[in-house]
Amino acid sequence: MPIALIDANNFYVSCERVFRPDLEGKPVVVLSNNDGCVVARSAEVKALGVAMGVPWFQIKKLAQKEGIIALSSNYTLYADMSQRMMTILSDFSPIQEVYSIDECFLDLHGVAPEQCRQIGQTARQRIRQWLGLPVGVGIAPTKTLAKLANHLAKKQPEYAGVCVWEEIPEQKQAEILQQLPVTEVWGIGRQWGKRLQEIGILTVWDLQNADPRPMRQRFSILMERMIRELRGESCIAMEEVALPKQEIQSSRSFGRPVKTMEELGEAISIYIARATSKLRRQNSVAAALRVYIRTNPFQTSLPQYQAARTVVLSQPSQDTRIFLHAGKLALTQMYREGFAYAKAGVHLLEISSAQSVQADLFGDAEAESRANHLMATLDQINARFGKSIVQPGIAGWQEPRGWAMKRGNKSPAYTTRWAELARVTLK
DNA sequence: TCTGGGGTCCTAGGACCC
DNA sequence: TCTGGGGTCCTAGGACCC
Repeated sequence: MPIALIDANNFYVSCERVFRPDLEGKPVVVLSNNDGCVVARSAEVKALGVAMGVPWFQIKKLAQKEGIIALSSNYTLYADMSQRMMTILSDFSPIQEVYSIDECFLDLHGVAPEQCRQIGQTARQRIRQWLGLPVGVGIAPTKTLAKLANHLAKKQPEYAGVCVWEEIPEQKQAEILQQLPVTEVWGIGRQWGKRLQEIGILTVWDLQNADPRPMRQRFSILMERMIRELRGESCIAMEEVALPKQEIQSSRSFGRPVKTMEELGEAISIYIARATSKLRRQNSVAAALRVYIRTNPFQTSLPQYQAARTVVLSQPSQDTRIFLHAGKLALTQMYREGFAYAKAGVHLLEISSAQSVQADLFGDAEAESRANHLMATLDQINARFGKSIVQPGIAGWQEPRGWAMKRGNKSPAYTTRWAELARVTLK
């Protein structure tokens, strides 16, 4: 039962290029928040040997020499492009799993290999034509193999962007696997790669031919599953509906070091507002809040401090104000003076459906209903007029927030704000 | 000077109980 | 002074992904 994996090439860079055709063919990177790290690279930049995730300041010199163009990330634009891409692809199968912002699986069971190729090619052309994004397509009997096929589709010109694993003769398949390093397998990262190397497993072929049982003992059940998937036995099911998040985080590094509890509190309040809004959007409640603060671990010459506190609520809630209160408590407990804090964040934990909440025996049903109404109104206003226009009262909302992140070179919201719509000149 | 953010799953080990 | 064995539950931390 074939599964297709479609994903965009250098997604963030490609999105930027759709609205800036002049960037085509040029070395382009997109940077993370605070313009900190490289999170997307065009093919030209990859060819220069720039690794994923490197700090921008480390390659600034090279960038200058090679004329690399750096853009701040524009997540609103990428999210919107992603949605359009997923909608187009949903036409090709009734069963679609959106796996990340730039990739999805399509279930093609019952479709013959030749037909799979046809579907892959059409999908690829359509995304290119309708959206302007380049995508690669891998089709194989399991998700893990589809990932590998997708890798081949992008790397080997002979496949022209669409690789159907089952069309490849067995002998050729073996040759391919013998040449692919084991770290190309979906689920094998740096650490496991190293450990596999120690026991003589270097290529995907080696892993495919390892005995799953002892490998499970040595690593974990995930390893066994991976080996079976490589052998064509489907172990990772399609997940069509997006399950509600079991954990919701919000965190940011600061644009400059932060020292006072007031400023930390201000940041944490905003993260809580953001996280609880996500929580309500998926119609959930959370029973615990974890807050953490830390100095910059890379500044080894400075005194380091990091701390985290979990506050368990007496009852699961989705009320921003309750979490704000808990957050303040956590911060007061762990804050230490005399450190330059670089980052703070919050996690909402023990999330469950809002429907299943037991009424608190000691609670006030009417007050709770009023609170829910208040939060719903707040979400509506913010949805209508832009994020974070209205926030529950917290100390210290003066603008500008000195610690807010740096984004030096962000592109306009081409697709989501009238004022910034792309202007097209017809010739 | 400048090093992202948001997730999931699994395991080891401690606490606790009988 | 001597100091078992087995189970469950929870949490922290590690590994992975994009």
